[in-house]
Amino acid sequence: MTKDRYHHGDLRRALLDAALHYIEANGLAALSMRELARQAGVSPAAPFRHFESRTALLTALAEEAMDGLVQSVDAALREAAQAGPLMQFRAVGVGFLRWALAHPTHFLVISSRAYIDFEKPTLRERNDRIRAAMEGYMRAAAEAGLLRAGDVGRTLVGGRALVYGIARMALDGQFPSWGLDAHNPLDEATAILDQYIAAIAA
Amino acid sequence: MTKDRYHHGDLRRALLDAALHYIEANGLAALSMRELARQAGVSPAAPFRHFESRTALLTALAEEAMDGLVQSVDAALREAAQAGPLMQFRAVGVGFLRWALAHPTHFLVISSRAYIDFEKPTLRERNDRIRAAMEGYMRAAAEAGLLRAGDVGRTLVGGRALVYGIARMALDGQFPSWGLDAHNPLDEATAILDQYIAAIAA
DNA sequence: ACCTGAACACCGTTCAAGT
DNA sequence: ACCTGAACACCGTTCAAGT
Repeated sequence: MTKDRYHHGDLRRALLDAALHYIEANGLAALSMRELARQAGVSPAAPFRHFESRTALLTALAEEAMDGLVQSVDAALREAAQAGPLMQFRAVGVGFLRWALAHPTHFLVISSRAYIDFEKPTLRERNDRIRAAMEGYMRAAAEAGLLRAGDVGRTLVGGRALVYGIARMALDGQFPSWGLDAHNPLDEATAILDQYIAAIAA
Repeated sequence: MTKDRYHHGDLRRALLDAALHYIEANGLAALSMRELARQAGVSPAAPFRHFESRTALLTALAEEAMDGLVQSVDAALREAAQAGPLMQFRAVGVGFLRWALAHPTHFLVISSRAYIDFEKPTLRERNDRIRAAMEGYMRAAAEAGLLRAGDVGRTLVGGRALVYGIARMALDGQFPSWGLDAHNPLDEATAILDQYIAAIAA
């Protein structure tokens, strides 16, 4: 409707949306600021009014991704509010898997440290909060005698590595070659996490 | 010694070596063919006599990385030749971790599917062979009654995801924030794998 | 306040021509 | 056989100028 070439309305929003779709279709490496400008119908210089660099734009996208991750983890934790600490640890993993498999491009962006500035407090701090939550639940599970013998720190990191690795394998399309049902990857991923939980439980 | 500007001697080799060092220092995203040409003292067009594209060069680097991975896995398997199938499964993981932590840039290249052509038979086939070996050992362990109750396929993928995830976490420098000793990441990574093996064992 | 236009120093890649 | 030189169509980013 507003056909102005000047005053786009919300160029920042339009650029972020265009970036997400472009990455989804063509990958992170191919993304160009000039292409985003073209898609938004503005000059090549216009995006730099809103993002000081390509890295800044991708970091902003990563921040929005982090919003979604935090919300997904919080939602899963609310569902497990009545459960014990080991099930709350599981809930963090479930929240992560749900989010990663539902928003693969956001997951790709947030885990591509070569392209974003992960040291931004809005990323680092929220990432640390999730890590601290996982650690808290795992230590509580250990103190409650819910874990089999072993080093708690290693059980914790093993779980975190497993969840991250599953997400990567699912999104890289590796499930079929490992003989897993790729039709419902989230159910499969959750089942693998559940089997880990069962294996570490007392 | 040979100061010829023409006939470099082994430009192909020089480009691959320069690429590895450049990526180690500056990351994959920043690598440029022109920069590699400059480092080798040749014209911008010269590299394209040896690699038809940037992707082809990085794929060749990934093939050399795969050589190292296969050798590392084979060496670990030889060490475990007398052991049972569950320990042979472990050996594949140990071979992977040793290689990934000792050659982080090669690991980065081989796992960056946006930049390489993973469908090349030399990559895909050797990757599949490692996967098939892991599956064989895991199924043999199950048949020998070495595993606790559970779905074997999920135990297998869980182990593979855990090993891959540990490597990523170690190389991303995440060990300290998880309270792990980062001084000897390989020992720590192996201990986490061993705890997984212990947890899934009967 | 927000965008354009032109510029600068880069890219990957091609191709005719040189040795 | 192997490399150069020049060219083409791109980049990210800056900055003075326009509205």
